Amino acid sequence: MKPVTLKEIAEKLDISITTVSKALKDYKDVSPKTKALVKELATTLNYRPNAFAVNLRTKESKTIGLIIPEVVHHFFSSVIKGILNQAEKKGYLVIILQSNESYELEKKQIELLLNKNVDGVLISLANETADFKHINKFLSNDKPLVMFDKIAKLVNCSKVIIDDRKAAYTATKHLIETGCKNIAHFRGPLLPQNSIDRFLGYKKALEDYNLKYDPSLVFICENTSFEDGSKFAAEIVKNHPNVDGIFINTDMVAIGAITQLRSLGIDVPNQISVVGFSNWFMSSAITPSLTTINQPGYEMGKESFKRLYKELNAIKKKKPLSTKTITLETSLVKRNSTKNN
Amino acid sequence: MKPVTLKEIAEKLDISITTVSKALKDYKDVSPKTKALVKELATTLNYRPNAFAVNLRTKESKTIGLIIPEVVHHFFSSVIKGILNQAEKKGYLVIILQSNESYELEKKQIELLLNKNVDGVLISLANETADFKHINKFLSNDKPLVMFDKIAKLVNCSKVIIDDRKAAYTATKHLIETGCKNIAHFRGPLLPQNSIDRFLGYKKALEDYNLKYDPSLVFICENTSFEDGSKFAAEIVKNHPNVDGIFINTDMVAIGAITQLRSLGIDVPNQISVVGFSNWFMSSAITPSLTTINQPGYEMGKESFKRLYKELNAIKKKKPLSTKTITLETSLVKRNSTKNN
DNA sequence: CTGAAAGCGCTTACAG
DNA sequence: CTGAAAGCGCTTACAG
Repeated sequence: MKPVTLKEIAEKLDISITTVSKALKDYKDVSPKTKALVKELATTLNYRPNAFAVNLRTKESKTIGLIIPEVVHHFFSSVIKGILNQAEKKGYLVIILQSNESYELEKKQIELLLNKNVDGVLISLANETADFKHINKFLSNDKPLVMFDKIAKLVNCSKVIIDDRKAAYTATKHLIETGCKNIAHFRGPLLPQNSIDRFLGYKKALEDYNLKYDPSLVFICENTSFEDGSKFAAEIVKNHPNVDGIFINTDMVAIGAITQLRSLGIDVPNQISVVGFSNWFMSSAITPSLTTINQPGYEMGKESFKRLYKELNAIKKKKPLSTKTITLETSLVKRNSTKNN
Repeated sequence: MKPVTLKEIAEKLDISITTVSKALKDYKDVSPKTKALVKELATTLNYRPNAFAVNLRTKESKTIGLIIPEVVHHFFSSVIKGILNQAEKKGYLVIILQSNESYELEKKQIELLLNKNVDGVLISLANETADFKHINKFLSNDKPLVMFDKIAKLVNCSKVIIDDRKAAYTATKHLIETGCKNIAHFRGPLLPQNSIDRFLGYKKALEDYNLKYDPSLVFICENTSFEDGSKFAAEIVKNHPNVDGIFINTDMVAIGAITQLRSLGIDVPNQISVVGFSNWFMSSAITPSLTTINQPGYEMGKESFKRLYKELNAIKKKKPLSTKTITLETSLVKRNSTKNN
């Protein structure tokens, strides 16, 4: 079946292409009679405007790009869901790309999206990314880009984040207030801003409550995986018997740690208390259920798209819009992996 | 910064647009000297072909649509990952849409993709979908569509699936062979082919091994959620004390069931054995670890894209290609929620 | 109220 | 080896 064009409708009705186009778009300078005729035939023939031609004329495609470090990840899939729901409402389509935490891939993907001529981009940076030329290159095309979760402070664009430092402070403080004296930290990789901030929040809490900060109690989880948690929990038990609390970068790692601790016969929370980060749904399902920081993924996706949408419209109207950083609220969810205070 | 066009390059070099276009595409009827000149300037000016114009001329966009019932789902995110990796290799971009298990949304999204003029579509049907006119409409545009996981047997298109009936049979047989006599089944919703097939495999195994099929031991999980599992496990304990095995449609539900059983003081596997389905990574992390059917999500995504890609190329070359159903292998992963035999 | 014309930025068959 | 021209299917400023 060959697609129907304006030309075809025009010929059948013996009027001009111009009039057909206008009739379909409800221009007021077309007679109601013509409009009705055109619309009827368009429906009958199942007319569908050729998106490629429309894009070329209007210079926009109502399509945005989304670059995510890792799709198979509960937090990020919640973000995706939030973005998709919002995009749907506003009539935008989303091209999804996974950077696999690789800087090279991320760079290539930004290039792909630039070539594709998307209207804007939503991105959460790869752990490896330490250079932002590719991002600035995208921005220099006068197209909006919004970063979320894993952002670069140095890039001048809008951002949607949580206050990782504050959240980590709250988590660590909770451990301190429930009686922990020797608190370890399983942190994320070195580069991402959010693992840096969580580490700093942890450190600050120790200082504020006069607990000694001991670098040997900080473990770097390269993959933020179940196995990382399991491995370091075993190491804690073996080499740091005085540790009585652990603040862990991510729930997945925390669950690995708790599983290991229990299999080593450690009482959680009485011998060692654990606080996670993200409030993954599994954290309420395990035993003991995990005390954690609620990180609003769905909402982050929603807000990121909303912000991008605003900038998209501002650019269309040639009204400049300064960049904005939106900080979403987090909260401590107390469960059974920490003691009651 | 206004985008650079062929025209601009042509003017600067004082040659024709045609020659510039050909030079950039390495046509052999352009002199090496001209080619070098054009390419150099293109690089300097950071020339990027306007994708909208190219699409309009070539009538393809190297973009496919992907409709998924639910993004926040481990199995589906693995499928997405498989699709993205493969698409990346072949230079295709993926527009992702979430149907939310809603037939109406799915229908609307097919329409959106048709309007967008994507080259092809990958889809896993919503649970609600019982009518396939929208799918056939898409197919009638001579564009390929491949279904995966949740398919419709009646639609004439390629499909990538597992043998759900056989896998369920294997799972149930394992329960029987490890001594279970009264086996319940927590099944998925009524419509999707795969929950029907898993149910049929369960039933067939009971028959083949001369165990009575008791409809009151089949529970329908509308949301295939942790809560469903928890709820029905409690019901089993309360109302069906003779049940000694459960075959469960999905790992998530199975984990909900195991958590509930343990909190009710039931010994898993000795009082009640449990087999799940999907081999979600959490199933090896819980206690007891879950015996389950390994369902290859990543591979399913990969194969689905590969098949679509083949059909895309066949259509381009006007070589017809008959539809094909690809069945991926599953396997039983024995862990500690069932007894050793 | 209707339509001829220009143009978005490219590709390619054809002429020279 | 180079280029004029047509055309992909739309939109819209402009003339009548």
